[in-house]
Amino acid sequence: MVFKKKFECSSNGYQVPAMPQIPISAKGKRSVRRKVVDNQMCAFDLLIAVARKILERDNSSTVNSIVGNSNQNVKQEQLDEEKFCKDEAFYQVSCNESTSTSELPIQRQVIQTLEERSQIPNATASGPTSAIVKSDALNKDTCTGDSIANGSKEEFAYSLGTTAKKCCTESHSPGSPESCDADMVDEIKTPFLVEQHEAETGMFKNIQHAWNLDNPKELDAKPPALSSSDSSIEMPLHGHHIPPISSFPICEDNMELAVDRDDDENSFGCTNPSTITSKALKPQYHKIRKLFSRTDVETKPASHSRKICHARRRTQRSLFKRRKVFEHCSISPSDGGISSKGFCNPFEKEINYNTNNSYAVLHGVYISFAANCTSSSATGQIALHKSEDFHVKLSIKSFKVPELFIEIPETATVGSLKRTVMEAVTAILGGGLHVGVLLQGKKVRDDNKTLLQAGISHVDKMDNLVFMLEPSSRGASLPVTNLEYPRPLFPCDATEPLAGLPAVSPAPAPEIFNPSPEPQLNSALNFSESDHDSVYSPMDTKLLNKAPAAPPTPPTTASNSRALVPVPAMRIEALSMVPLRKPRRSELPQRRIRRPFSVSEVEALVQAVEKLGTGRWRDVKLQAFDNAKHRTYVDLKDKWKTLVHTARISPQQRRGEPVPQELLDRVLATHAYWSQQQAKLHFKPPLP
DNA sequence: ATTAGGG
DNA sequence: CCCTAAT
Repeated sequence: MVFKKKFECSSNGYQVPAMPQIPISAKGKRSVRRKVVDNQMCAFDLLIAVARKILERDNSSTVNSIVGNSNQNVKQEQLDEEKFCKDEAFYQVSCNESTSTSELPIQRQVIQTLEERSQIPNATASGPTSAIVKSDALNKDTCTGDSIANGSKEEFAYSLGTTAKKCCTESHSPGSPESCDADMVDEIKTPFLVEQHEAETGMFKNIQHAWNLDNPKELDAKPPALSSSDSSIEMPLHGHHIPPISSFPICEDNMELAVDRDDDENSFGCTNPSTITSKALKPQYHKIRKLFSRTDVETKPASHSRKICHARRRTQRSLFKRRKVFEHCSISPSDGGISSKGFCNPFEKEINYNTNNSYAVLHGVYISFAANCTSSSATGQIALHKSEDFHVKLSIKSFKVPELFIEIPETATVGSLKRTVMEAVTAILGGGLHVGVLLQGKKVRDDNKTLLQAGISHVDKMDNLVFMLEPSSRGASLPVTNLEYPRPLFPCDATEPLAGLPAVSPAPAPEIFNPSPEPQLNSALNFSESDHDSVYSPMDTKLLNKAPAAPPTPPTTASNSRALVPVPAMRIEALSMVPLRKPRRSELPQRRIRRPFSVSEVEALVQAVEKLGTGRWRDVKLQAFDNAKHRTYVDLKDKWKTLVHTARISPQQRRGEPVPQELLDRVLATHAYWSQQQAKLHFKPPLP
């Protein structure tokens, strides 16, 4: 059974797939890395016509073995076939342009590469954040430095992996649970990207292959003179849809895929929403902003925590004007968590609905991510099986790590970019994440429940079981769900970005539960509504109940849970279909959620102003709204302003929750009084 | 950080 | 509510 991905606010993220399986050549990797570091590589584009070929070749056997549902040792076997297929794949590709003069060399090269690879069957991983293979013109894989920053590439893929060295160590380590055993290698998760280069002559194009991110390969053959970077293009594996296992339109599409950069946004229906583009890289300072937006998780024995990640970034440029970017992670429903505008990747849907638990599908998903980086909802799939022995079995293909945002000067080197990404990833992975479990969209918070009790053991519900990575920093406090203080916090909690990230405030909890037990005195003044207008309001209970701060929060949730789960309450299915939130919403400080003042708040405000006068908003805040963290003195000032206005207009013109006329009268009186005082002060200072 | 005002 | 200028 396959799980549908839960829709997460954020679509970007790293994929942390299971151990990749393709062996890798350390040498090749270094070589590639060096080039990358030297900024000689255009981008992180990988290709895999070969992979496609593999898939195309034999769904049943190849796929299965790769998928390794049975976790068998497919290592060598797979490699062999892989090689075989690759050769063939290559062939096809190269044959595409029959007369290509570069055909031969390339082919040779590929084969060589394959052989090389096959000799190192156990070398699984790769280098950290590197692995890219981009050979521009085969041997001449440099791209005129304008590469990334220039946006010649709309998308980049990052991968994470253990170094080959490390991997080996692990595999030989008896105690290492995560050694590179063949059984772990049940899938090749690395996304593949295909890059095409057009010869200067325009006569033909070559497709480069890359095994996978972890396995950068450097081609040695001398390529025909090819124009560099400019012609390179990404070629998502999927055409316009997630191809069925067997049909990757390789040959035919190869050429077609060589789309013009300018169009690439549409080329494959996927755009780059999440990729690093030149603009994204332009920011002047070298800062890393990481957000844990929505985490998507996918599956597979957690133990196989091999990571290969892909970071994608959207093109959208954002100006982080506000400092407190992450101040409120609260996800206002309006935050676009639901908005799908334009970011819906056509593929996603298919992916989501694809119940085929095959390698191909996964691959497609991965690829889709790598290339489109769109949604988090499409990554992997969870297969759950309930066996007779009352064991719930599930496999997690991969986890998706929350999204990362990186800002780096365009003048930075690729090497530094990689390091930056590495740091960010490391921070995330090592920053303390915990796994969250959502059943039918609801978080399963009680860790003590049995699967049975939680309802996870029921096969029929498996579709709704979702795993996600969450900042663990919150772990402790979260459990403390206090219904009395419904906090907008929770809503996002599931998707809470950042926490746990170094560069960002680890505890973005804007409104922490404030047990402050003294919401009384000062009559109505000390308004302690922990944030929710209504909760403690000394007065007007009815109003409170009836007109809660019901801003943008979709009414989807029951009234009693409104504060708790603003955004949620959507059926997972719906979510999965909903594209992803808008572009880079997360990057921009979201507008604070609107929270209409309740009558009781107005009362408190009026009272405070009567006493303190206008112009002392800070004091008003302290005295009457000290416990309402979401009300700033500016808010109070603004509210007063609107109150005065409201009081002056006819009742018919007023909107929102009606404010008792009595209060409005007081507002006018108070306003008049203090205005007068101010005037007096201005013109003739008080003598006495 | 506050205050005042315009948007 | 946001944004800014001015304190």
